[in-house]
Amino acid sequence: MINSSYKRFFTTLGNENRLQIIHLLAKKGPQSVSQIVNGTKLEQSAVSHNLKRLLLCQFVHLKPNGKERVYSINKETIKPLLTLMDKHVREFCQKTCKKCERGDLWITQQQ
Amino acid sequence: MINSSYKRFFTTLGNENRLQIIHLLAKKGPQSVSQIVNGTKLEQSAVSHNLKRLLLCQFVHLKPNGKERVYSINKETIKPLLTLMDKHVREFCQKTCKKCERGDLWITQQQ
DNA sequence: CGTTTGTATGAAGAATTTATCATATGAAAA
DNA sequence: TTTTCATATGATAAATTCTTCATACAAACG
Repeated sequence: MINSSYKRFFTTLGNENRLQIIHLLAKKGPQSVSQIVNGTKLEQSAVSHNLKRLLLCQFVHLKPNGKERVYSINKETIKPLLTLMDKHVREFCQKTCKKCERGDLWITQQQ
Repeated sequence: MINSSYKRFFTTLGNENRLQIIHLLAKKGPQSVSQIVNGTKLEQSAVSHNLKRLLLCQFVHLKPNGKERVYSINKETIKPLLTLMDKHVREFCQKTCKKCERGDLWITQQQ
């Protein structure tokens, strides 16, 4: 069933740490693992594990640079995806989500 | 953190039973709970629980009709979302996903 | 070489999520 | 107003996912 691919994609996105990583990469551009560790305050191994899942789904790209490994988001997919979610929150979830009333949505503002 | 809303949205979508329900609603239009039970072969209580989560995220709409409760997908969000995912699979996941080579993607074909 | 630095991986317990059962509610029908 | 049909809900066991620790690997440097 094709559903299982979608399941993998959505559960990969449905995790705060991975969203935090995506957020960081969206905001700061390509980052090495240790930069992500600094930027997110997550453990190094947690970062690596989560990056691996993001990479498997191709939500991030990887470019080794010496002993560093530099990750960047797959803008083509991730940007419209989060824009769509922002739109959804704005249109449908205004009663339940206080944050969106303040207008501090997630990615729409940036760049 | 706004991330927690996104977490809720994506984990809600990251479940095969809920994707199956969405798929059914997308294909057949509005359906009552028992129609969904028939269409998906899931237990009635499982269907109700999952519909509740979908409703909380406003991925489906609800319209009571007598003692029936008729659910329909929120096309404005769900359709572009799945179209985006289809596109992502097509562009980035061709090596790992055999299904997409056969072209039987999820929602793009329909209606 | 051996060491250091940066990153990945496997395993296992902890935490979260899901499925299921039993039961509750609510609307219509008898 | 009892019964029936359609659906929702709470509790809990089962399954899945996450976090963390220890360790491994790989590149650069001394």
